[in-house]
Amino acid sequence: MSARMKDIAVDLGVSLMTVSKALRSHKDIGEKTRALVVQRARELGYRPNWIARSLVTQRTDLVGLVVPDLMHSFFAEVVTGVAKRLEPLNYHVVIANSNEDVVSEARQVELLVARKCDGIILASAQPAARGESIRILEEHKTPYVLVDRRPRGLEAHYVGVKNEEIGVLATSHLIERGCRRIAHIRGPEIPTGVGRLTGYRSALNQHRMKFRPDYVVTGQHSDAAGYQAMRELLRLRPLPDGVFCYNDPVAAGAMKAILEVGLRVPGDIAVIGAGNVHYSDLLRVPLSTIDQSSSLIGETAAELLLECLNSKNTGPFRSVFIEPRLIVRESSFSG
Amino acid sequence: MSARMKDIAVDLGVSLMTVSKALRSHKDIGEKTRALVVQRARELGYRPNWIARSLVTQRTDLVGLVVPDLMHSFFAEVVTGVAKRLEPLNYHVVIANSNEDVVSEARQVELLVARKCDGIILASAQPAARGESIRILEEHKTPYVLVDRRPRGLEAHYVGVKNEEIGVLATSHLIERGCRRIAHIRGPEIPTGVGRLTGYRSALNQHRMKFRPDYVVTGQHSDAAGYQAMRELLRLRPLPDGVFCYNDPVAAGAMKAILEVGLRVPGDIAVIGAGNVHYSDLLRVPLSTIDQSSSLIGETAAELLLECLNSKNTGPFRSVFIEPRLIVRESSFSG
DNA sequence: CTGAAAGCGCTAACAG
DNA sequence: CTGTTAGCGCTTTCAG
Repeated sequence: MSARMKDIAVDLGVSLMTVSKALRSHKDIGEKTRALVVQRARELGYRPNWIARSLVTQRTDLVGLVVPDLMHSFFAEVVTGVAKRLEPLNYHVVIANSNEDVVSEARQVELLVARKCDGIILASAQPAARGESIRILEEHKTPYVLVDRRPRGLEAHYVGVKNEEIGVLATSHLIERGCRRIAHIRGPEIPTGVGRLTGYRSALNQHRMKFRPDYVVTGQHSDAAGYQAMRELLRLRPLPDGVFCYNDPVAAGAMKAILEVGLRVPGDIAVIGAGNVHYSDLLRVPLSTIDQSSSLIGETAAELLLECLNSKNTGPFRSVFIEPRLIVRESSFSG
Repeated sequence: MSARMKDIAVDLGVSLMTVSKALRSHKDIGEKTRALVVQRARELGYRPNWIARSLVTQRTDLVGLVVPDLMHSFFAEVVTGVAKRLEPLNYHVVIANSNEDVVSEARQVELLVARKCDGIILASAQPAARGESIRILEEHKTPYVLVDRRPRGLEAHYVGVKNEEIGVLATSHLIERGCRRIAHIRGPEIPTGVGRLTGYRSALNQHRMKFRPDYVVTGQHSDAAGYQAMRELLRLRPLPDGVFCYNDPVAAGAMKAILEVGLRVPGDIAVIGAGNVHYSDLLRVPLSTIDQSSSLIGETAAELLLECLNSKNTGPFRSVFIEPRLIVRESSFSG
């Protein structure tokens, strides 16, 4: 067992309180007493017991972060952003993986709440409003910020991106670049996926292009799924000459499928993704994408959460939308 | 404030202990009493206060995980592996980013120790044996497992990969494939980097090929660094016809540099990386690499740590080396 | 400026 | 089977 305050106290023949105060540089401790205490503490290798402190102060300096998939580099970036903002303040981030599963998400939230995390940042796998996980958070009045995915119709702090605008931006770009038959590999039935699909449709509309249902195929999150989805699209006639993909991994998978059958990107089919994951410009064909500042999303979420933690009065719910930005690379360049 | 055991107890007119035991299904509580308690607990939305429990049980079910860079997908995979192994046991992972900086690493370890993490998994940025971070861990007798990077000469539990063998495997492959002038973009002065360099040299030796110092250039970890390093190599005459890169991101950056000047991969210069990050086969030219089962490294580290936690007697230090495996893709294929 | 008392929410050890 | 007594290591009053 490591040294406790008590040890320092008896060692120095002062009271426990003196030590406690000295260590936190409480104002009413004499300079020399403080110096003594601090030195002895160092000698004994004393570190405050955060658990004991938390029990009385009612704060743990722990922030829970629930994500559907850490391997997806979007979330890895969000985590990094959150950590970057929080670490200087001595907060720590507890990560929990929900594996895109609602039940496991609720379980994780429950555990994080039991641990008395000061707040929670949640990228929910929950499609509908107020799933179990949200219920638990509300019940315990644990401050939380939603990230990326916002369950429909839920009033809460939120940081994300304008998904519909992503769809519009990407699709319009393909159109302006000259594509006439634009397909979409869509994401799952969560707001992120739905929003991007909506944007895709409205861009087509704006440009008076007809919407062909068979040009929309479901691809989920991963490159493997994108690959499969693209193979379906490749069976269609006439072949699409442009594809807007739900996200970058999906787009990477799609490109793989296209190149594999001997077609060219962008010559035969232009491709655009979304997310601007860090390796996008290292892909077979550097990938055009919509940047959504993943790491900034994390930082902003942390910022919002900090505001919740530092003000008693729960202000109005705030939503921050990071502005998406078109990034043109080779996969959609030139004719 | 949420419900406490005491609330349930007075509510039901039983003692606090009965509640405590009932909730943990301690054997000597009557079935019906237990049912009552459990039901009331659910009604009140009771969740045990883990902090209070930890204070007395002396365990937090928290495992600290210190990595140099979360964005690097190798570490993201390690984190995932660790979490995967630990979550079913209700452990949580606290992540801490050291940003490849020794001072910040020590600070993080110190905080994690103060939080009373049951154990710590550390991918150290420390080049020399027993840096500050290790000292703190030893001082507090916090069980720990080193991952990926092992400070020289340090006796400790360790999970990693045979770096020298990676170097041999990769370099030999290039040689057998017909390369005569093999360069190496090396990593930093940590065991991982040094080991791979050593492997590179001994493979050259085995094949009676001369070692040219100017063919070894330093690239650090990132694709940006790999890009820069490759540009240096491209100024050399004669041009290398093969490059073994410290890791996949570096290799991806190197390929970018090569393609940019109009040379072909592997036609003019073959490239091989290490790490088999998940997007390797989606790159411009699908990247040959040495697989090191990143996620398995995480799982194994978690496994080792669990063994430390579950057995009082600290057994002998164990080192697990994941066997590296050559993966040939297009970047080093054919002549 | 320093210290004594009380308690955060829970559990271990033992007594009824 | 149930309850009582202590106490985990620290901080927050409030009195010296």
